[in-house]
Amino acid sequence: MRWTQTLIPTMKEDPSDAEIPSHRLMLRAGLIRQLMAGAYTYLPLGYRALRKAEAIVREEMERAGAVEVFMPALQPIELFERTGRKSAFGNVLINFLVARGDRKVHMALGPTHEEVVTDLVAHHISSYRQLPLTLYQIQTKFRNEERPRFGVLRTSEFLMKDAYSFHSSLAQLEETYRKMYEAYCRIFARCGLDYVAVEAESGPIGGDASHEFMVPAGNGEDSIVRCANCTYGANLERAETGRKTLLPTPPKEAAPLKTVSTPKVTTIEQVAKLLKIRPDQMIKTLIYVADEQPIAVLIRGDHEANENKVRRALSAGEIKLADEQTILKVTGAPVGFAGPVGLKCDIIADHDVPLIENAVAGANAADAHVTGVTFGRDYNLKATFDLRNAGDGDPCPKCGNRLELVHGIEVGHVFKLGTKYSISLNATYLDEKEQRNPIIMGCYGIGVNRIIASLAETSHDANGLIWPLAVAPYEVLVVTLNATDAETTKVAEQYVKDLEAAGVDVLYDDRDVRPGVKFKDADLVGIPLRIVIGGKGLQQGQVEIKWRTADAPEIAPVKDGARHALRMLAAKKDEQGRLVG
RNA sequence: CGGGGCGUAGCUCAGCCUGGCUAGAGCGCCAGCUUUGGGAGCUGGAAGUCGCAGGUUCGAAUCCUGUCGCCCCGACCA
Repeated sequence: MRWTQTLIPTMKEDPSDAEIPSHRLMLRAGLIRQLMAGAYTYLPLGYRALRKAEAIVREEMERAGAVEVFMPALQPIELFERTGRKSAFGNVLINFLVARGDRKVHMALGPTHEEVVTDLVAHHISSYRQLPLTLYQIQTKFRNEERPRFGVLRTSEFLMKDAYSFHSSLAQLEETYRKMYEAYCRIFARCGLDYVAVEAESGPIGGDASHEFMVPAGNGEDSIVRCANCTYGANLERAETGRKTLLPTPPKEAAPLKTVSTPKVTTIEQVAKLLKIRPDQMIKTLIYVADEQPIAVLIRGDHEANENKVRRALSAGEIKLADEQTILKVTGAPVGFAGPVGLKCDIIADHDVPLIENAVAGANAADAHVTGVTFGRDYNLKATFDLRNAGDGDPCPKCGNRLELVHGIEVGHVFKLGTKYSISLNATYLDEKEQRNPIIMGCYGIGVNRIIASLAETSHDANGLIWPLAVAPYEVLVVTLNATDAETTKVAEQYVKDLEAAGVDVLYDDRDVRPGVKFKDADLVGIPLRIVIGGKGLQQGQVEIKWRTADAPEIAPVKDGARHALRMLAAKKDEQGRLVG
């Protein structure tokens, strides 16, 4: 493709609206343009990259035994009503009434396709003999994001690969889940992404029923925890710490328990400021209601309670923060003055709580706190639990090494769904014993745009994008130094022809502009291999071939340059193929 | 949905506080000449409903009110 025949509107200056690297570079390199908040046009370069990623996803899905379908983006609202997701999605679900004759048809733009695919399968699968089955599609999804942001990372319209598997047993689901997990690893590795597979909240099935594939990036919206030493990784909701119960014996010379007046001072920060102490010297006492029973949850003042962990520790079905009346009943005080000493309900505490010496807590009386709170003397616990969010420096639950907290971009998610949708949409099969059972499902999503955005976000330098060969819009950029010189043009065109004949994607910068402009654009756009033709080099019978990431070019004779480039590409592909395995 | 910021040429921005001449600059674009290995120089040129609506005023890009759009922080994110 000739540069002069396509549309690559590069920008010399940073657009003022774009703050994070991926957004800025995708705009500057002419990959995308914004239409409105949360909706972007993919220009030729951006769309080529997107399609390369899509092709890799498709190949690996097929390899894993999934079969492709294409379902409508337009969906009847009834399906979402049947699964209860019309209200679960709320405003996120784009839906509207359409006039049809004298009727109004209520439809939605698909935010995902569990309903549609389950409905399809409900009509066409009836026997265990037809299972397992995995269907997938690559299609535009619509979600009315409350706040689209970060360029292409969070939009209201996006390209997603979604796969759904159907099974007659949990073992069968397990098998497909494993295949999908492996396919995802291959996909992200082939795309050249540095990714982490982390455990995620698993919902009704429990266990290791859900993994997210995250690309570590400072601007990522999700917080994940990973071990610097072993393979352990989890999102913040899920991440465990390797801490153990440590119940200290009360020191002999502990400070006395003392009540101090703290009128209208209710938050950790306010109390810490008033008493001139640090938040980590305080005990945060949260009153929850777990399956109708009030329970006090103790957390160190500077930590955050993790409700999922609290729920699991209590083996409760549902927990929520208590209302004011419950708090008044249990603590005898309004909100903000709860503490472990003399509390009229059960107490559950995080591992770090009893270790706080001379702690400060609410006094269970209005406008008062107590100081000198000492474990074993003023309150007691039989055991402690992991109840707070994991953080930097916590021990790894697998190997005991240090965990680190990093931000990440979620590019994929695999999930064992169970029978939620098959039950509500009546998707059943008949087993060997002629018993009717709901089909067991799994679902597997990949944000294709996010693959591209994550690469832009993490793979660039001061001069521009750096594409991995597999996803680059073009593999080779042929640059002429003087587009008006007949000899230069002749050589360049022969190169383009030879490389294209060998199956290489070539962009030919044939613009009649100064070399400096071409070099700057070449770096900005980030095509992996650059071949420069013209100038002194050509006079000496040479061309320059340079990786985007290399400091200096390789020099090849004009006659051999195309073959030389092909050898370089082949070597690189080999190297990357070995990484995927 | 709460908080903050910004809308002036294709892009980046000045002008606004303190109203007043024909609304400016750099980059980009067009023409010509020169130049040709890291975003060239000179000359000439085209290009703006100053987001939109209303108000105040002799006079509004500038002041006031409303409204729309975009960005950022937070809440939310099956």
